[in-house]
Amino acid sequence: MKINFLLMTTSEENYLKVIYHLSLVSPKGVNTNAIAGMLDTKASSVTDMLKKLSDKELVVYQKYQGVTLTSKGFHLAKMIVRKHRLWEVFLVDKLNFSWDEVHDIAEELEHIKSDSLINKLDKFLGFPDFDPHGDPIPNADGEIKKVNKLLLSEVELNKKYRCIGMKDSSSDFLKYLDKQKIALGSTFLVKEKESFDDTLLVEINSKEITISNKIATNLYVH
Amino acid sequence: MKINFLLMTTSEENYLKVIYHLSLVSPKGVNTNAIAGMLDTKASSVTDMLKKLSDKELVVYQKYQGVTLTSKGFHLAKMIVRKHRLWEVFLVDKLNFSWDEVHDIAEELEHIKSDSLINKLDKFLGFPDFDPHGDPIPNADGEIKKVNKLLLSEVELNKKYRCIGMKDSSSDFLKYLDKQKIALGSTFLVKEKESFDDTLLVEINSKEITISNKIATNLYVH
DNA sequence: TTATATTTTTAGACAAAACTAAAAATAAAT
DNA sequence: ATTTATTTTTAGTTTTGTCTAAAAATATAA
Repeated sequence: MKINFLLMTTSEENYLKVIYHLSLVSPKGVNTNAIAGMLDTKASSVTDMLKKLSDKELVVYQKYQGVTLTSKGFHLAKMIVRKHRLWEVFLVDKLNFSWDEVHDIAEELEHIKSDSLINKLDKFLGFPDFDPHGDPIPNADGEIKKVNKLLLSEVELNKKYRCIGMKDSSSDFLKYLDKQKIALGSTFLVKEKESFDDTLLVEINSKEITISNKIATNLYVH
Repeated sequence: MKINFLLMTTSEENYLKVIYHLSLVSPKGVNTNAIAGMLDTKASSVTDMLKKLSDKELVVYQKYQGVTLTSKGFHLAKMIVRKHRLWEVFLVDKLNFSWDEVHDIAEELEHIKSDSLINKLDKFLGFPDFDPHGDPIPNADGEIKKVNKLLLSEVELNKKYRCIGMKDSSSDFLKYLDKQKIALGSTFLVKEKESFDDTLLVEINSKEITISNKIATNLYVH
């Protein structure tokens, strides 16, 4: 897809990205308040920005009816996500950051404006399909590698699964995983499920550990 | 030197950097108009910003008397230059950009706020002392490797010199140098100097070429 | 279905960083 | 030493993105 040259501000890009993430969950329309919550701003500010993005034909916005992305906006949003996740790979793979440190820095780097930069970075990193948290990286055309993923809390007993991502990528959660020696690629064998509180008895690295339901509902496996 | 945490905007950082570069040429005080010229802005805007930087104790500013950096401002400016030049090395060495393409991108990257990022990048690049144009890269403490450099127009005849930098780093000039196969590290032997127009007859890569005075006054050698 | 609560939008204000136009200070020239 | 020219500063606007407070629309509940 060809996108006519659009000069986007950092703020506009952040709104677009948040609308993208929220519309994956609520595709019929994203609420003003939900956007405000994600961006830590006020609903009135969101309304203002939605008008601007609507003028630029990046979103379809009807007063009181929530907002959806146009195909132009959708593509642009994916390009921002692409940049964010490629920079995360760079920070972890090349600069030896740990996966819980990279989000805020990538949040800044994602707004650097240069297509050749991001495509050369992509090549330098070996065209990765997933970022350090297991989230898929859109390619230069916006295409995303789909892997049907399950939550650890939903898997069958005594089958092998591999960790492919985290629902929650907060620093605290990632640090907990590091402590438990759980990483992207770790293999799980769920041996028992406690019916009372849904705690799992899991074999990982040939050691048995118990995993709470809260943790299990935040780990994607395949 | 420890610098108390200062939240600098991109605009403030750009002013500080320009004042730094100009004060290397006019250390007694930098003119408002000179700053405006470099930043492609108006003198009145510069005055406004100088007041703000003065309030933050980054510059010493007296109405109508020009401006100088405080030691705090000087150090901060060097950290911005450090970031700019390290990113340039990354773009050329790792992403295979050519040296005439990197300035504008580095201009954006230099404003990313993370000390650990820049120090890890420095390490990843092998702690380089010079950027792709031969300009020195301040280390984490702000120290700069000094090399006493000469302009090619000032050298003695029949002595060997090595190209260590460019005075003019414009894209056009760098492209001209590429065409002439002149790069950082090229060695020169000046065989003749035409007294009429100061054109030089130079041996480079065991080939003789003529170099105009304009070019010679923009190449640093050692 | 009418009252209450929640969400969203409007209207007006503010801070940052730029601008224009005019005034003031400094520098240059006769 | 005045006059003229240049540089710099002030004063008042503008734009972008935010805010608060109040009004309007929608959703929920008795």
